[in-house]
Amino acid sequence: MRELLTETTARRSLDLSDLPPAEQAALIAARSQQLQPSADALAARIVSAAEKGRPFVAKFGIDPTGAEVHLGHSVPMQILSRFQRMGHDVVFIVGDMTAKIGDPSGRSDDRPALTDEDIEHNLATYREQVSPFFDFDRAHFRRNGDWLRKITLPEIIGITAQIPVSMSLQREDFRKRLDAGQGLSLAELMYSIVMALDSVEINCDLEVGGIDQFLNMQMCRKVMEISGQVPELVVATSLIEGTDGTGAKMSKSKGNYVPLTAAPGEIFGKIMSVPDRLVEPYFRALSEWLDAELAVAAERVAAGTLHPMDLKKVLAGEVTAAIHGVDAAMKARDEFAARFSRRTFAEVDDLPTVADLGVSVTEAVKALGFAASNGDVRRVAQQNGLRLVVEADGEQEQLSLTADDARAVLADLVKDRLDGKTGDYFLKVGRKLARIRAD
RNA sequence: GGCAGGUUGCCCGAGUGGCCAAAGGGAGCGGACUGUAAAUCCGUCGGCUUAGCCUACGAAGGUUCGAAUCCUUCACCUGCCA
Repeated sequence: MRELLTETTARRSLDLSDLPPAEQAALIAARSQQLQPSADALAARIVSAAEKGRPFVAKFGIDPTGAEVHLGHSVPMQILSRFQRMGHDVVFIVGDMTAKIGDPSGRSDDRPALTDEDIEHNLATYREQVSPFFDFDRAHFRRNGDWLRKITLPEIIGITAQIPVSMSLQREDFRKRLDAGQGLSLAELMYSIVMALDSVEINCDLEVGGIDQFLNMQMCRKVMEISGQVPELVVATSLIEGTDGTGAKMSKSKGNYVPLTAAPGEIFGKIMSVPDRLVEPYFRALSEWLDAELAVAAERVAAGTLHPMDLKKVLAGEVTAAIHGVDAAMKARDEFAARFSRRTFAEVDDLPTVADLGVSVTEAVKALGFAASNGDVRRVAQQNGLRLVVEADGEQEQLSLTADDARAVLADLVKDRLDGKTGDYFLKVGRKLARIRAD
């Protein structure tokens, strides 16, 4: 396991600059949901850039509004990382101007006015979180406000005159909103055009984005053409589904995401809670595993020689290792096993701890963040989810607490119920677990 | 500018004077079963000092014994017409 993780994690920094253009294109194609117009075109463009002695430029737009970054965001970053390692230029377009419109794909309602400091701060946070997946020191950053502010009305008219409204209205979400009478602002309709001006500005060779940006990126191609440039190629990455298995894409608003700032144990655990059917897509989007390796794994699972859960453990380890390193991943794996397989809580290191035994159980649970309100605690207790656990020599005993017990002072409860029993004490609230410091 | 319609709990959505802390669905949470998987079943799902009280149906006022429901004003959204 350790060897496997060490090997696959190392691939993240593998130099790909010797890869022939056709193989570069094939690798990118295998990891994107859409590659437009084709893998051959990508190879050709790489060749032609090299012949002209200029860098091949890959563009990626980032939103400077400071949304928390999660695993879903790392997917395009890994594609970009491959481009970078292939020896190409990666340019990040910081959308300080486009943020004022608000991406209609996301439909965020608040469009906060961002100060320069905000943007700097958000950018720094972003870089820090995503840095396991990408080497920012070797990338360029450009703010689109720098050129968009200078665009004149005649220029805009000149471009928009050549774009049929029907093109913008191809988007299903726009049509739906119009049909549903929800309205659509002209600014939103303009969003993709504004974004396209970025591509023109940097004379972009290829743009990377989520599949939700596909039509926006089509517009980039169109506008580049209007402007007399060769249209960029488009790589659309798949959107990974959230950990909840409802089929919705991973997003903060759904709460089904894995934050990149999460502790190793949390990342490992969240991946383990993902439905089995997502294991392969996750591998494809989040790891450097090769198609051939994935095929072997799939075969073995189908043949029954590899337990789906074991494969998922490898995935969880892979992702954890990418962010926190192999050692942390191995530790997370061991603790996961201790906690959920062997159920020996004492071996788990990174548990939250109840330090103050002088308060009621309810207060302690709230302080841990395991419940939002007293009613919450009461409910869990009534449903047999609130338990006091004592563990000694790998043996453990769980005592269910009633709603009345929850009102009692923790220290008294521990004394009354567990008196005479030695060992480690834990408090279990549903699936969540905390250590109780024994005095 | 004129006319019409809308704004309900995390989300969708019912509700046109008392039986409404508000139907139904989804998400969430807990339990059983498991592999913290899927599927299934059961329960729960505003807050509190919980047989009671408080806060809530865009905002503020008003009518009424009583308002999510009626009236007035305001805000926002939408449609049709100009």
